[in-house]
Amino acid sequence: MAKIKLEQVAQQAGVSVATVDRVLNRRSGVRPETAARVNDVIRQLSYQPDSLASRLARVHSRRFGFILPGGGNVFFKAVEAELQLNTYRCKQDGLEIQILYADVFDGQRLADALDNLGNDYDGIAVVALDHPAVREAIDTLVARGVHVVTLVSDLPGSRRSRFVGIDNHAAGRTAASLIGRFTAGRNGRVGLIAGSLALRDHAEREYGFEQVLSQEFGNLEALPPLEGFDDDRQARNVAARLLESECNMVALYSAGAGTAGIIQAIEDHDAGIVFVAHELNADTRRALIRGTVDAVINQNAAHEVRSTLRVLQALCNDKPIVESQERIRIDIFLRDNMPPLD
Amino acid sequence: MAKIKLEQVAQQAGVSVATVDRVLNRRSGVRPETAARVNDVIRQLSYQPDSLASRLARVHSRRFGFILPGGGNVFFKAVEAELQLNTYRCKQDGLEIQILYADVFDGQRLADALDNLGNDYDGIAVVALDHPAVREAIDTLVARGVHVVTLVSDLPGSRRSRFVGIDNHAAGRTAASLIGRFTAGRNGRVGLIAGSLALRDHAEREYGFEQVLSQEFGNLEALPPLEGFDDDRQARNVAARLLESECNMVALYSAGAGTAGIIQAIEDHDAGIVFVAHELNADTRRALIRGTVDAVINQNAAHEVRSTLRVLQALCNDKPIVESQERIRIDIFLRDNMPPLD
DNA sequence: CTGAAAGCGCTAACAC
DNA sequence: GTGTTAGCGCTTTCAG
Repeated sequence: MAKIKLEQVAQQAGVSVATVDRVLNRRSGVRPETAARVNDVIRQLSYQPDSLASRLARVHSRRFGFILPGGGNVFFKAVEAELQLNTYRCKQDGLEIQILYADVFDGQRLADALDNLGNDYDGIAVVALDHPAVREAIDTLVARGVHVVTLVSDLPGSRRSRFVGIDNHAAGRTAASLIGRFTAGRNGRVGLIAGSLALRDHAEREYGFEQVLSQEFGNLEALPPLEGFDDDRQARNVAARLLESECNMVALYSAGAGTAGIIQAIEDHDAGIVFVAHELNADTRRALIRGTVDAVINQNAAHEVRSTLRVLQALCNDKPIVESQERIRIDIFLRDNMPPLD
Repeated sequence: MAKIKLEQVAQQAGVSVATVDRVLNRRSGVRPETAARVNDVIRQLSYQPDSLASRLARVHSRRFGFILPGGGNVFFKAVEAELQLNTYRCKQDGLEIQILYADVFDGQRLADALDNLGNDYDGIAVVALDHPAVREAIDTLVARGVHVVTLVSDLPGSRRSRFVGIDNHAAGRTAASLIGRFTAGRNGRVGLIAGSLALRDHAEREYGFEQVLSQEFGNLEALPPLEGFDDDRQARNVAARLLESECNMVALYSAGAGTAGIIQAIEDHDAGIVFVAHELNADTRRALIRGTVDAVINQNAAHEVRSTLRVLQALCNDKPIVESQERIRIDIFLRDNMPPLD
């Protein structure tokens, strides 16, 4: 019943603790047969290493790198802020966090950033882009033994261990459901403005959105998707043009960033449409209260950061991942259940 | 820049590490002046104890007790399940979790349970009941140095350190908003079935619900609240009677448990009403998919358990609490953003 | 390739 | 009241 320690494993296997440690941490310099024997004993005793003791004894701290899109995207600013918050906390526990920026819209440059990371990272979190060069770069890292997870936008074909983010297809469906119910049977058209349909997350949202709209709300017709490149100004222009040209538009879905610009356009045009957008931030909060935005679909940036950290740690320590804790929920916020500001 | 350790604090203060440890952990046997001097140095060096090393060195494990309502309430079964999951994980890290049951509808018995806990708990989480005896019992525990948090249902007047749960007033408002929007301007009456209005959380939901309905949806009229005592059978009867007697009811809000019974009643009567309920579970999931339930308002039981554990740990270790992580969100689930089963 | 032993930062007996 | 010291379970030189 008592806790099993390294020493007992060593004894059972007829080796020293140092050797068991080598096997456990996949360090080189152990004869395969010895390693096998040790592994057997570990399994037999169902030995559970004490990660706290391990951390305490370790001299070098672990290093995780986060590769985020540069630029002024509000959402990623929140990710960054949470990361910053954790930097200090983690350093005390022997974990160094490093933030790196890369152009998410350019696959080759993102791949270059990944390639030039150097050898001293234990884990990497990257906002991926669906591009062969990026996939290649990720796979190379994994082959070198680095733990890689994708963050917010996934790259399913790659060898990344995991994706930390929401089910964007479901998010798009949710937006359509909300719009369908909020427009209450009225007939009309529905616009969609994404950042870029080359981004996997945005494309998936668009897909789910159209699916539900066409299947469940015959009274609503989806307009062709538009792109605002996650930029307030560009999105505003796109929205303004849309609002001018489409006279029978009853609802709009902002599936990407640049929402502040779209809000502006809607208020300028005094358009009484149902508007659903992504991500709760200062702009969407205000708009939710004013009524310009009817519902916000949110992914909790802070949760995503903490989850990524936990997942990377679990991967490094060979510990199981608690699925229910790491599942990022698709939050729906109305004016009434909006969480208070920190 | 290097990490400051106990030893350096001791040196600076001209005492031994043992004394610093005593001061740090508020153990007796230190002259007030000495303690003051040590505290000064701690502040000056802004010393941060290493909680991992502390855990490793500690012989006795900590003990947290969870006092939950007995009986078959599905929601608390989920709380219990998550607690069970954590029991093993935590034991490895020197934390013992104990679950105790008490009658939540009887204040005196809950207070007795609290009084008879014994001295060996470092932290207690309790699903509170608004009763003077309970408040007294909680305050006594706190006075004895036990860290107490309330879970799911709060007791604001007491000396508990914290409440882990949702803002139930906002939850009620959210239900009203959803019903208001989903009924799409139709005129009619809206029913509400709570567990018991003597439970603070249910009462708060009712209050928020009526508030929004009367202020924002003039087309809807709230019927007097009914009670189903968180029991499927009783709730079913109450709902059935309501559905028979009220011919112009366009929506119903289940503000407590017993929702499975209400779902039955609605399906039996083939009532085409908008129905919003609390807590995502096997029953409400199915009903959400079938369309009997239009939206589920949820508090994440697993999150509440993990949060309670973290909060209690932080309290014991004198560490700060990460507000954003511990805030329990009011989830809205539609068929489309419902998370997959574990 | 493997082992012995000195810590990591803190706690808790046991002295004084 | 206060100090000394032997661990907690693991990692990491440094020998062999």
